[in-house]
Amino acid sequence: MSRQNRTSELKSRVLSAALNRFTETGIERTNVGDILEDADCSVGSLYHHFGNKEGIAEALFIQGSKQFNQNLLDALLRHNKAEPGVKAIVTWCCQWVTEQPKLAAYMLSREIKLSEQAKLEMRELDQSFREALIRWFAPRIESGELKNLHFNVYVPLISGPTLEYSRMWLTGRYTRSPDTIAKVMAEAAWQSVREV
Amino acid sequence: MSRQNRTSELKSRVLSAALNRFTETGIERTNVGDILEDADCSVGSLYHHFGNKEGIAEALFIQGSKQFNQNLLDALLRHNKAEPGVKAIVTWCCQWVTEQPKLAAYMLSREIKLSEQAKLEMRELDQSFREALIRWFAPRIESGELKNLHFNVYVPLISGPTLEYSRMWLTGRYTRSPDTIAKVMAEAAWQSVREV
DNA sequence: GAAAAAACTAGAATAAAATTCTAGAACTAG
DNA sequence: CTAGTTCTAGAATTTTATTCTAGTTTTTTC
Repeated sequence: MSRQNRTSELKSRVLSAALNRFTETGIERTNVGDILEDADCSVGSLYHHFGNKEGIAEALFIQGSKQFNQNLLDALLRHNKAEPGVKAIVTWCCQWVTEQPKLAAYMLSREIKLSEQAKLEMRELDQSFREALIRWFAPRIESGELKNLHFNVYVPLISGPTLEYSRMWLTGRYTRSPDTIAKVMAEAAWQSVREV
Repeated sequence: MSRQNRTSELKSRVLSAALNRFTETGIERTNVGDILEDADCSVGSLYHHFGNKEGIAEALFIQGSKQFNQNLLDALLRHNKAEPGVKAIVTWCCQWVTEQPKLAAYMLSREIKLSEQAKLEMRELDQSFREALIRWFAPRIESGELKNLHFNVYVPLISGPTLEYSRMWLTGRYTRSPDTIAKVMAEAAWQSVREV
């Protein structure tokens, strides 16, 4: 195997070990030594690739954001009409949380303090996500299918209830998994943004 | 001043110093030494009262939850009709986040790993909050003002979008403060739970 | 109201953990 | 081929959290 491959495998092992530890024990309480052991990685390699423990947390967060944005858009862009599009976002969120509870718990429950470098990267991600959303939403607002609101409120309105519910489920405070309430959440989201 | 008073002042100083540091730098990166200095407290006292750094985080979280639940209920119980009640929750959330951004950032952005002791306390808090909510909601569901849904979805439906928006604002990703969009959020929340 | 127990404060000492450093191996480009 | 770069390794160090011992103040008990 090429070094490039071995290296990228090592990094994945570290990220995956870190995700497990972070979600089980919290970032604070997981020590680098445990990640090292789980991932079969040396101190030197880890610090070479990630800088420090927070660098791992940051890399996980950015990776997760990319995946989240990409998959949400994939689900949305399949639809042309407002109602199925909006509902698809909600349904996809419910599935995502239920199927990848660890990643979801990580993404939904921690606000990572990002380095300046990472902030820039996130800003770009946010920016292009926002633009893609606008391309889908604008015509449906024009056409009168959707209420005309300040743009930044659409995503919270549509995904907010589901994500909030998910947080409660992920921390054991609710017992029904999000995918079992997808229909209800989708309908409610639609009612909250449709033009009346 | 009595010792009781001095002690409780010391604890408040620690909590307040910790909140500042935690929200500015993150729990991970704030060190106990900084809190000690800000709060003018000795190592021994801090560990006597809080056990360890996470004990501080935990105390803050529980204090914040109590305040959140209490104030939300206060806002809600002023109203009898479903529509103004639901809207009052949203409006209050917007205010709370805007007025106490540090506490809100702390409460909304961190899932604290609680000790068993604290988990019990939270469970009781959750339980009595839930019961109080049911007392208000049940009659309005009966009367047909509100859709009849699985009970755990009402709170996420009503406050989810606002809290999700708030997270974005608190982390600098949106610029308009929540209180400026309260009306829109309140109307949308109402549409999502009203019987049609 | 004296004696004993409990709560609290203080900071030095210790333990635990993160991070740096030095050295060498593996690869890459000129 | 060789000079530079990336990567691995783990020992050494630094940083930080936590424990411990001792003394003080307050409360309780008899």
